[in-house]
Amino acid sequence: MGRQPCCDKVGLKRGPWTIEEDHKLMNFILNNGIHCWRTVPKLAGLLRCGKSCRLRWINYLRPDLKRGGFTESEEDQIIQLHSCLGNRWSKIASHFPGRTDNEIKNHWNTRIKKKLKLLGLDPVTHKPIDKAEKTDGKNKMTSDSSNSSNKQEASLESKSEDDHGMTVSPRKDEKLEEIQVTLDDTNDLLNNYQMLCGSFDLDSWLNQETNTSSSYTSSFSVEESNNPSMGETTSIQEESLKQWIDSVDSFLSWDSSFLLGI
DNA sequence: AATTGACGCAACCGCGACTTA
DNA sequence: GTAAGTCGCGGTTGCGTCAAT
Repeated sequence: MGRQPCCDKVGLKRGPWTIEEDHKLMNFILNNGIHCWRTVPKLAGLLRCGKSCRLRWINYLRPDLKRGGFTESEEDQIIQLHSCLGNRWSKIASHFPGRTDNEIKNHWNTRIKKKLKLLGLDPVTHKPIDKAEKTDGKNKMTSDSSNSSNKQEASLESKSEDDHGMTVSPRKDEKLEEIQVTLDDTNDLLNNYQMLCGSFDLDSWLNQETNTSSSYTSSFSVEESNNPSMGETTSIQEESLKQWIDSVDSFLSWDSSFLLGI
């Protein structure tokens, strides 16, 4: 016999995560670390499968996540890496601490691909589209679509500038009610962080993390490779966690300022 | 003001590699 | 050695938002 199944799909919740679910997952992982994703939802009191929890943690809740749009230099680096590695998004993401493979993949598919086409480059081969057509007939479709979507590209460019501007979308207005309902939860979480900052055994938690979650350690791998001394690595990890707590604090204060209409 | 189509992002799905009983 | 579970990855989908008409 093998192991038990990862999750019993019957009765499990799917779709977008609620703030309450995020809080439960964050609290659980902060307090217990990650030993086995299969047990995480059960122990955290979530009606999700372990796979869904893992994805949510990696793509949204992870401590060292960097938020905001990609810079020009990051885009250039992604293009360079993609030309070497192809669609190995996790490998590409490992070069960008704080970025997830999903984020890079989405950015590639929605922005960079079109940018390259606009520049007359084939996003798959990274060669000029004319040459790529000669070598690969399938690329004809890509050049056609780039011509027909020039108008959209122009609007895309102007829109992408807005994305970097941290504008608050109208959708957040519609979420006011939900946020108000969960404000108590948010305050609870903030209290938990304050408690954790005082009593949390950072070293043991980080050790747990580095021992049990390969996806998490991979986010630190670049830093580790640059800093052979383990002592330095620990301080960097510590700093990353502190930055995350700061970012969560600022996120929570954003909620508050939003509610106050600031 | 209403409609419609494109876009962007979060989440899901399915598969392969690896692990474990 | 093998069957079955876990994990991670890449592809795809669904849905909310926005801009054009």
